[in-house]
Amino acid sequence: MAESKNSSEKENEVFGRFRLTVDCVVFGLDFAANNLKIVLIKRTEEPFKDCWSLPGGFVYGTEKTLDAARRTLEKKTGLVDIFLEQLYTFDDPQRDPRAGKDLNADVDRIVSVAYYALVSPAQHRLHHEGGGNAKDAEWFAVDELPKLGCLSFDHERIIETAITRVRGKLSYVPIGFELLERKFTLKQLQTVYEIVLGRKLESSNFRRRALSMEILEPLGERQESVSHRPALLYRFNEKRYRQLVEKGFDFEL
Amino acid sequence: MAESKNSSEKENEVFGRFRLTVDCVVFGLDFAANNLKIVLIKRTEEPFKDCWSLPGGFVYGTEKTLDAARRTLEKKTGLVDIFLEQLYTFDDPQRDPRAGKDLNADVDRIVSVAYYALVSPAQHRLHHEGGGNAKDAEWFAVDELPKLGCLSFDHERIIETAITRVRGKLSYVPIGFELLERKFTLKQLQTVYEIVLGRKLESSNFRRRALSMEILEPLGERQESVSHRPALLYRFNEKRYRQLVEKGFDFEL
DNA sequence: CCAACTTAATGTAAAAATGACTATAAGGTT
DNA sequence: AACCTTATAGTCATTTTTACATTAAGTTGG
Repeated sequence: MAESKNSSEKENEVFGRFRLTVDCVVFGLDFAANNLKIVLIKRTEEPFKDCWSLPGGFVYGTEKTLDAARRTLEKKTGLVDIFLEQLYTFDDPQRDPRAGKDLNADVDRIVSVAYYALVSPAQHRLHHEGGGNAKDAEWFAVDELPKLGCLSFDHERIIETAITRVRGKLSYVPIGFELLERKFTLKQLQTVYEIVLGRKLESSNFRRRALSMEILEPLGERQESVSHRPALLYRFNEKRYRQLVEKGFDFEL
Repeated sequence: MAESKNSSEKENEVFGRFRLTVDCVVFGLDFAANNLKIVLIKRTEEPFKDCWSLPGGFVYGTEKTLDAARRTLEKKTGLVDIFLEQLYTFDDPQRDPRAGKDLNADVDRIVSVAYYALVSPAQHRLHHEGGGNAKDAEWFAVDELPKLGCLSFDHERIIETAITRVRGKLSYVPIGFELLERKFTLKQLQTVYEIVLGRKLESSNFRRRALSMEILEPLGERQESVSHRPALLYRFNEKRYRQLVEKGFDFEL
């Protein structure tokens, strides 16, 4: 533990050797239950056997961590082709008990680069035959996560960090659309904001602001098989958004 | 290079072994020159000998990367006790040519966890006798960085990322105060915003917004030895700020 | 000492954005 | 056809923002 050496010794002796892992916090919206959910995996191996954990895994020697995130996410959950963004790097020396043991006998530490993702669960189904050391992938409401102590490693902290990040970004970066299908109604967009931000919004005013940015393209089509007036469908016009950003436009919702 | 193996082999064989470094983007405001500056170090060793680079270095096996950032920053620049926040982790497999060679013969990759810092150059002077593999620390205006190719590794990209982050955060997190001395005038605060955001602001309106948040504590004292009406001095009341945040207050400037 | 100068600080009116609310539209259901 | 539900448009008072004008408080130079 007390490995600190004075500077007269060769510095290289204390440079750490690390293994890197990635962990993914995948958010999805449950319109029915009106809450935000994340994907967790049941661990089948020690440490934290039978505990829930974020999908992820070790990074290969030749791949970028983003690619590792995509690879492990697909392997453990079946999710492919989704919006992924680097969240934070978690490096507490005590965060992973595997360091220095067994397959990791030759490394001092295991550091995790966390990513977060936003998906529409309707368009991205989980597979339930994940191999590797993860048995099953399941959606959990963020305010009903498995009890403390049943989450692996420092994953609870990673999740908290991810929630804070998404809440913070939602209002000034157009990431909310990732939680919806390509075509959506204004009410659905409003619901995204209500659930993530955790408070009710006023429809009429929300509509006005959303439309005033001119990045929502009305599709002419209408909602189908609803037992009330069907809403118009829109899509997020990303090209238009980029053009506006070029001119100094700031998204805000 | 082409180490990818199919999944029938033992996975552990391809799990990478990493060295971690930290790199610090230290921002300071030059009121005289009216621009934003960062600290760069002249490298004295290969690779990138005689090129400029961000202060930083290898992470020890037992320390957190934040501590490594503090340690290397002090060693190379003399800066201590400053605001430091994790920026992003840079992991391009080709980013550091030292991987697999010499002292790093036993690792596949060198990944860097970048931090950024905001300081008041007036209160945090650089020492110019830095040891290690860095000769000299110097302030560079962010829009007059050393020519491309004279910046080490992927440090140009790290700097860009840091600038974008600071610009983005300035308006909704009270980090601008870090660039000022403890006591400051409203005009100085305004200048922080003008320089970082890169546009002029209207004094009267800026004052009103800044004061309306009630996190600036007037100190009674006034500016001294200026050849015009001396401005009142304020300080950022961090305790008050935290109280307000508890109640759901959002900083915005 | 006074006029001129400089920046600080306050005030103000028009314009724009916001919030709460009302009214109407367009479907399905009974 | 009457009614239910949600979509969508519109209204208006209030608040916030913006641009600009005014006054205040110091220094400097004659």
